[in-house]
Amino acid sequence: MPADQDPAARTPRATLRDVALRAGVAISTASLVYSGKKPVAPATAEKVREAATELGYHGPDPIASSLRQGRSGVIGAVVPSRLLHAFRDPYAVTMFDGLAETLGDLGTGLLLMPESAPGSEPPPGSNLAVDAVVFLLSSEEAHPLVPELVGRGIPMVGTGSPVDPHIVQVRVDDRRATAALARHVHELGHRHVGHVLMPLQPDQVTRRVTRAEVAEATLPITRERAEGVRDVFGDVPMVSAAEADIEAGRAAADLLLGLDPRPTAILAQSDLLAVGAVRAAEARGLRVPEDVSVSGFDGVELPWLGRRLTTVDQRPAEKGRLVGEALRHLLAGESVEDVELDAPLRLGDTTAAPPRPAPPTPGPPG
Amino acid sequence: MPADQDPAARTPRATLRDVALRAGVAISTASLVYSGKKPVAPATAEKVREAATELGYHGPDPIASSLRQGRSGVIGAVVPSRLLHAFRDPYAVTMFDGLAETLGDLGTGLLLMPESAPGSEPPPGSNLAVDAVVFLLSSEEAHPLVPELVGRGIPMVGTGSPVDPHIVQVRVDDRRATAALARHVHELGHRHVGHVLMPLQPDQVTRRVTRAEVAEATLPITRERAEGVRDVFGDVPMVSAAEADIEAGRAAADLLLGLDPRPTAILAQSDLLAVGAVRAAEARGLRVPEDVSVSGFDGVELPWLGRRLTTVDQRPAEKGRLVGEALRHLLAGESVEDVELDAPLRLGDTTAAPPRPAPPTPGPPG
DNA sequence: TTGTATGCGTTATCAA
DNA sequence: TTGATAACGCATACAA
Repeated sequence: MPADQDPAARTPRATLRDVALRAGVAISTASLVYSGKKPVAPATAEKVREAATELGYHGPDPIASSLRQGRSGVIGAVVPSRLLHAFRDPYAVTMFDGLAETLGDLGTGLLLMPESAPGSEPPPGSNLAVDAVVFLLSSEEAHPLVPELVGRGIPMVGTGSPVDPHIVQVRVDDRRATAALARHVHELGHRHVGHVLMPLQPDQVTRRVTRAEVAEATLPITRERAEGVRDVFGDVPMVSAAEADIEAGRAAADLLLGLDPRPTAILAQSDLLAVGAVRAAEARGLRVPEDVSVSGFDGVELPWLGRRLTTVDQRPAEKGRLVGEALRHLLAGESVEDVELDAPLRLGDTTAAPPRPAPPTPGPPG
Repeated sequence: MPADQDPAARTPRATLRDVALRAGVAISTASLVYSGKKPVAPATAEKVREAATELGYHGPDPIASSLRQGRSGVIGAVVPSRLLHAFRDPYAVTMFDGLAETLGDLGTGLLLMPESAPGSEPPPGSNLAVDAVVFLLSSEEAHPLVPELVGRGIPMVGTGSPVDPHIVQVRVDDRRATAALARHVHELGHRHVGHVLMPLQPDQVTRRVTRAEVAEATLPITRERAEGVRDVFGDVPMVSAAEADIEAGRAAADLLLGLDPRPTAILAQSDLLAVGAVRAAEARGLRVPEDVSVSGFDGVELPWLGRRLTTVDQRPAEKGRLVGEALRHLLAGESVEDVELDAPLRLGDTTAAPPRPAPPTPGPPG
């Protein structure tokens, strides 16, 4: 069915002025009927509504209203251009869900602003009318939109990156949380562990990386989680996954499990990567956790996994809600401090004591 | 780090007028420097840019620009309030991804408009400035926002529901596609099949449903897919899942597998439900496809499943792209016809011939 | 409780 | 190529 191509329908849309005129009241009075900011006599209101119905007027034009009020009622959310990939991670979706919850109460909309190829000028989205911007999944330490938004005086909230003094951050202490997890694994008796990292660069391949390379990772959390591991285990073999997904996690863990000595535990920087590690172990005929322990990071729900991952729960839903709270205060003109979110260790069934070392070449006991 | 609470920063933001004044040109000329709609002498442009830099002016205010131009550059996307749940289905995410792709080229943003409790007045989102609205995941035949948007003359694109003559639909022929799939299963030799349906109502429980109940389902595709099955198999046992997810699919399929005679094939209305059916079969010690065949609907990627589902590929990414194309034309003022998307059958490894019936009670052959 | 008048920051039209 | 001016549709301060 074709839409609205009726030529006769090309009549200009009624405005508040038309309605007021028809109702025989002033524009300002008609405005009050819709905003409700001041009392209007019931009879007057009724007249206005009638006129509106007759004219097919459906309320004030949001754009004009926005201009007058100086607010658009919209929050911009900068998201990776490959939305698909980002939302394949329950962590991202859960966090958005928490944010949407707060925003729903606020009555503001969430505008997805896909980041595009770097270098495009002006950065896309800079012409969109938003009251504030959130960076929930950014993997860059710097972002072309930030100076732009700072210049426009648009408040920003982030979850770690990009890094800028104008961005209110809601985040966990990645290093400390990772160290707590690593300590648990250490206390179980593990001494040979491998670390699966998020991608160091946007388009890389799954490969072993050095401490020096990690120090230059674009994503701050990658560095910090790696430091958390080092705080407990010192230098350990590290493999950076090509993507933050299961398949890359599997490939990365497989590299680690091929080392000699084989790690007895794989610490992954996300739950999805950890799932991949479980797969890699199983593919080699290793049992988790009897032969290999595996841990993740995030604390997302993985109902289809059939087991509970040992992980750091950074409470993504709560994180999203806190971002929403920060936004609420910023929009109210209040000043907001950075928020540190508590991220407790969650013990699952994918970690256990390491296997007893196989007896050396059989021979007469000493 | 606190954001922008510097009291001295409360200076009013520079406008185009300030810039023009400082550059010694007319406002309209300064405007042209930013819009590029008419040529401006290089020297003049340079003066304007300089003045802008000095004043910290970062380009025209998007809201004012929108008002003047009558377009906001934003597309509204009505999404279920439980974003989390919706985006757990790769079908939804993939479709959004396809849409975002087209929209990215268009330079327009995507505004998420969560639908909230029915009956709220006015419907949320009616005060948001959007140039068009898409319904990608709506499960209601009618939607409170639709009359509102029709009244405002805002073009709409949907994927089946809500149903309204003003909405341009991009969809597949669910009945025909399902019938083609059912025919394949029939030709394999199956005669006892069970059908797993999407939820008939928002908050229901997983339970067996009658043909009469299905006829009143809120979601049109639920009805149409059920009809597709009936076209081939006639009346079959039907179970409506409580949610469109794996767990509910498992529960629903489990009900069917407990019937006598046990179905030799489970036809599910979505791939996620089908995954649940595979799980249910396995939990009963039944092999797929040797003991039970399972089919889905959607054609999403399920890399973690480790097998290929027999399904109808409704090419969600392409669907999203086509929605984007329809939007593009509508925004250009062109009229657009409904689009029917081809949805081919994809044979996987979850369907096969039914098992030979167990021999009846042993006895002397006739 | 209602009306009058002003301007939000731009862009389009037209004339120069 | 540039400038003056008039909208865009509304919400607010203030007066009545």
